[in-house]
Amino acid sequence: MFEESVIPTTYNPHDVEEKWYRYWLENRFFHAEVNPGKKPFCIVIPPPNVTGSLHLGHALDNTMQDVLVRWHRMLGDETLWLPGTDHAGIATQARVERELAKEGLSKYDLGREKFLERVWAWKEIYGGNIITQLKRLGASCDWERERFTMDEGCSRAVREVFRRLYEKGLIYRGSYIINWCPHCRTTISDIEVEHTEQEARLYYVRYPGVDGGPGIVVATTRPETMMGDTGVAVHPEDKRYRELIGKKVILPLMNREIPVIADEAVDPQFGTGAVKVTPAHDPNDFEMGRRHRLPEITVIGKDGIMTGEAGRYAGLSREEARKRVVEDLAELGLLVRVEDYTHSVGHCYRCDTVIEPLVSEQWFVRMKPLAEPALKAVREGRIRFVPERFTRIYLNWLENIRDWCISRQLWWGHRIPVWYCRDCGEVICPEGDPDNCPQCGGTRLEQDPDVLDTWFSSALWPFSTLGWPDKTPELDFFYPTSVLVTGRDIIFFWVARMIFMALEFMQEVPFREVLIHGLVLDSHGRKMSKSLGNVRDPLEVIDRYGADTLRFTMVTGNTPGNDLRFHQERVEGARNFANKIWNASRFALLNLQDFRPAPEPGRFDRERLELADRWILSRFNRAVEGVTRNLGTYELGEAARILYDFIWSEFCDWYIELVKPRLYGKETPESRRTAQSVLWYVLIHTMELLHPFMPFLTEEIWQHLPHQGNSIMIAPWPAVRPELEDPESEEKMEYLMEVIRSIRNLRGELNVHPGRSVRCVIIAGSGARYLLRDYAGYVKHLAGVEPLELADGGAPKPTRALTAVVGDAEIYVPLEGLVDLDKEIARLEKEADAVALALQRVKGKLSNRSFLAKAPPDVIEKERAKEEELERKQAAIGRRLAALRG
RNA sequence: GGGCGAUUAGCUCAGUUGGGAAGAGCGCCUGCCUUACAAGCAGGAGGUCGGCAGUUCAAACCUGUCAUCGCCCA
Repeated sequence: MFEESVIPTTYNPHDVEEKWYRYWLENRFFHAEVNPGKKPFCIVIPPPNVTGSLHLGHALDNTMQDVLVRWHRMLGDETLWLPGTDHAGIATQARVERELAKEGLSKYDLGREKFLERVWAWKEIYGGNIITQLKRLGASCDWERERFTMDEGCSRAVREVFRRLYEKGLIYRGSYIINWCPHCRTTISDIEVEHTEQEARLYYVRYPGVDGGPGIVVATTRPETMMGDTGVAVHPEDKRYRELIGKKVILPLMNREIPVIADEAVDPQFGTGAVKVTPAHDPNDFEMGRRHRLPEITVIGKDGIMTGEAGRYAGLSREEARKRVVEDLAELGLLVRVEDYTHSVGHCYRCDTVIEPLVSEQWFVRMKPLAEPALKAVREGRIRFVPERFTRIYLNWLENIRDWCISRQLWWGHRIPVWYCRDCGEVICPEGDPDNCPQCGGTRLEQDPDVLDTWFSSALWPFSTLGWPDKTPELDFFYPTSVLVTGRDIIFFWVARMIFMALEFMQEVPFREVLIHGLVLDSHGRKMSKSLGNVRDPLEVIDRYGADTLRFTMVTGNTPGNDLRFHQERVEGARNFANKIWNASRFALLNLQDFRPAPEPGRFDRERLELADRWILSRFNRAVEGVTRNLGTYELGEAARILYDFIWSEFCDWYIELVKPRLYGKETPESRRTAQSVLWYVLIHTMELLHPFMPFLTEEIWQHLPHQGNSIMIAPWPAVRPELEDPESEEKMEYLMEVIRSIRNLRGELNVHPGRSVRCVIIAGSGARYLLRDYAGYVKHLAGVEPLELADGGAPKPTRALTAVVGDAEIYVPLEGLVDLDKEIARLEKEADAVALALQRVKGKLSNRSFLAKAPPDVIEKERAKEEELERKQAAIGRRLAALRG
């Protein structure tokens, strides 16, 4: 494909991606085995929902993981990236219910068992969708070990965990206030409730005294719940109501007598300082009610409709009831006033319906005893968050943790492994499925109808996927996993829960580090959402630009933990980079056709290397160091940036250009051969450094270059080689580059056509002169100079010429024809001003006694050198200006 | 109310331990189809590093404070 003149000049990802992914799979390069001879590196994937399809958040999360995984594989670690999916209770059930609705059926028409069969069937067909998409991204997961939170092993782990927690008394059943979503028809946990500010009204309602007195005025945002009021509360210190405490008032509309109680939780600043207490429909009131032993009257049902307890409002919706209650109160003259009021209202994270707090019988996990070790592990640094600031978020949450409501009124999920005996009322949580009651021997056992929160099974993911509760070799070798990579929105839902479950059941942390990334936002910084219509499909990006481009986009221009705005222009930038690499490789391959690496390709004969060779090898070595160091600290963006700069600026713009005359045979055959070996060496190892970021492109190029081994993905990671380090060559090259840039600049000022050579005179001290003499070819070739005349300080200076000063060299490009002297003077004056300003600063520092006394010697030395250079430059420019003006 | 983050070129963002004359990409201007690449090459313009105060020989970076925007928690 690289051989002929018909080679495409643009990289076409479609030709190569599928081919290489298949090759990798066929050779089982993604597969990991227990291998005590090697160091393990293991990541478990945050399991995407089976119902899901890949979005840019997944693309970010999984690219980061794949970068780390591919890097560690090349480092020689036994690397396992364990994939799988999550059964996503509510989402999946809702999806299948929607399908059924199209057939005019509800899940009740099918019944529980048939419905579950339907869900499994649906999962078999569509559940692999997201896995296929991850493969297109290039994810190097060990697909032979793919898991599902409801597969047999994970289910067994769930069952075991539940039973052990139950026996330990850490799981209990009770009647408490929970968050009920009337649309999803299930409870949800506290963190699944999203609070949003809402403009509403605050109603002031009079509750008359039993003696016909004025009673008390309460303020409420929810008048529709008042039929469930069983008290009125004031603050114990509130002087206004002191004599009312212990008395009774009449609950309007219901004409029920309810007590006035005193409780610290009442805020005297809010409203009138008196609040109605509705224990069955408000979390605070619930607590208060239990403290004062108030009855709990449920007036809103699980369907969101007023119950029979709501008197004449029974059967109305919450909204309708509110309207009617307010009207009726107004009619009775008990509605004192209505104010506008902004408060925060809980919504369901899934369907955005307003949450109804209800009292109901549910299962809970007692959190305090589990949270303690989880706090300790992080405080002691056994688990480290990256970036570090997320530690506090984690700790704060666990410090204030409340019990976790784990039962869900769904069918799809892990059914709660508890049975009730209908004969004697015994509650049992046995190891297997029971046949009869251990208490009375009866066979009329009934399993709890509810299922567990999906996160309950996800919390076990790091060890359930490795075989727990069995003692498997995998668990022994790969556990604890190395690092968890996930979004900051999921720390509470998942990260924290995995930590406490692992500590409880493995007596060991689930992972040593947690790498947190931000959210992918649209180009305006908004969350992507279907309703906003700003969702960008990663598959579409892959189709159009290739997976490597998408990956590079996700990983660059962003620092750990920060949100990432997705810009089309950045995608194009990454695509251009891929194309640049493609073309540089094309160039290399066309010039390496007769090249075979030496038996020890990395050992260069330093005598044969010329400056450019030594320079690029030294720069390459620095890139190896920088990329490796930044991968080690999870600074993936910085690692990618180093590669981008090295490849584009140093390798392509300078090295390839410098090496062209040698490759084209304009110099000796040895020089050509040396250039080939350096070109090959740097390119192939740069591809290896880049491979974790752009796996497909780098494999394609690597395979075309002379290489050893079957795939770049199992090639050894390039090592830092101190013998390649060459600061002297770097300094010399930097100087030559500066000279070349200056001449190019002068050419630009003169609008010299790129194809035309210019004469150039450089007056310089001996050191620079020798360097320029030795590498005159570089200057001539890259700056379009012919002839290049070198002279010492005593030589006559061209008068009609443009000038630049680099170090102690004065560069003259003589003018031909008409000159705009004023323009040149203006240009030099501007330069002189800049130099003067810089010099002033340096002199300021050097004349400061404290600076000389306290700054480290090397810093002072640097300033001195800078001063010298600037003075020389200033003098040269001054002389030049005088000559022009004269 | 509490916490976290952001604020650097027209736009989007880097800037790691306080020590270049503050960088990149995109956009803009000038010139180029130079046999790897016009998705490119060469050159250029463009900045009071949000404001103020402090620490320091030295601050984009540390401290305090204020402002604006965003997120999380209650």
